[in-house]
Amino acid sequence: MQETTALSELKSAFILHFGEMGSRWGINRTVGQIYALLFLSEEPLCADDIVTTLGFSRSNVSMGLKELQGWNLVTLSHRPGDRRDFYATPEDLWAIVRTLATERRKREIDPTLSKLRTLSMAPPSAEDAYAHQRITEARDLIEDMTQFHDELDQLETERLVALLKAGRKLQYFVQGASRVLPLPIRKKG
Amino acid sequence: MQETTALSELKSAFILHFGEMGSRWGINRTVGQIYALLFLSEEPLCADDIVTTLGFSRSNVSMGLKELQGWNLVTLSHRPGDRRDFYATPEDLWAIVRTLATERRKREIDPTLSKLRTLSMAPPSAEDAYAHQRITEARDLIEDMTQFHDELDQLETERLVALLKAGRKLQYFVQGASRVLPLPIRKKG
DNA sequence: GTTTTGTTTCAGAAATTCCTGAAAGTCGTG
DNA sequence: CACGACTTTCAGGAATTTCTGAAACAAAAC
Repeated sequence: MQETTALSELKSAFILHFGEMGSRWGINRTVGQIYALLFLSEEPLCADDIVTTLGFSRSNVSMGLKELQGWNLVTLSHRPGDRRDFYATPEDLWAIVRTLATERRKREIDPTLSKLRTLSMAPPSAEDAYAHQRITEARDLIEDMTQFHDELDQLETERLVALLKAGRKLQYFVQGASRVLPLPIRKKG
Repeated sequence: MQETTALSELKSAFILHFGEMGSRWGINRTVGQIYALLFLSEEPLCADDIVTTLGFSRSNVSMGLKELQGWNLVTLSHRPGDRRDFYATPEDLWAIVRTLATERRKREIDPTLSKLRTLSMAPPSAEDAYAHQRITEARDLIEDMTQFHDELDQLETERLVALLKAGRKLQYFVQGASRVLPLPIRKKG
């Protein structure tokens, strides 16, 4: 086992924060804290390391790790002659961001897109004219956004970061590419 | 009041779906359904319209509307000689997306960024070397992402959509602009 | 086949969140 | 300031989610 000593100030502050934020992120406190602990660990940890360090029940940790695996947010490893599973987070933070984006989309967007597609298929009655139009607009917008995500997700991290850093400057390239007329830059609200 | 008749199939399917998705979106079922109803309504609705249509208690609707106002997701309007508040969603779907992005960031990202800044300020002890480095990396990444969001948020909707539609093509412009060496395009996983 | 070491399931206790009806609050008008 | 029309607050019951310990399960070593 790794962590038998008490956590440092720094680590426990970070872990407690992630636990509290967990609820806003759709995961629970336990899972948030487990992820935070793994994130800060240089070495992979096994379930009992987490039990010892965070003081949750063994089964709670087991469930939490299972949920993190469901999110593809942890990697498993093993040691020779040791049957235990050791858990870690990806070294590359961008890999974590990509996974989060993909998994959140899977849970939060895709089911709605599918429902909107179904609903916009059926021809609307007269009383539903406006509602049908709204639903169709929403479907179109979400389709554009998910396609954009698909396309960005195919980029190398280097290129993705380069795009990110370019930020607002990107608009100039788009103008040339898609013949959008120049527009005044909106003042920050 | 507007809606005294039963909801159409289309509307109730949409509203029920939003209620169910609400939990994944960090809002509760009631709030999700209220928003869905407003979203599909051509005319603004008052609180009692919502009570009548959805069958929630008056106070629950009041709380729900208050929460939606806290998210800046609804607009208020009034009629001459009528003190009631009438609620509607923005006509422009992109305005809704922008608001959602801003508000989610405010709740989900900004508090963490602030915490990470504090934690990365303090000089780390030897045992915290790795943890401190991880925290600093996370802070840098989130700073880059929030700045990107700030910059995109300043763009006109036309330009934002043009960027979106350009998708992966954007990488070519970035290459030229930032002297990133050409890299092979990653195959879709 | 039994022991040893580790993981998972599951029923119910504990904690949290949601929802309601009743009471209190607000505000323009007579 | 009292009325009428509308909105908000709040205590507590209902529903849901989280967490635990005990038991079941799995698989390698003996």
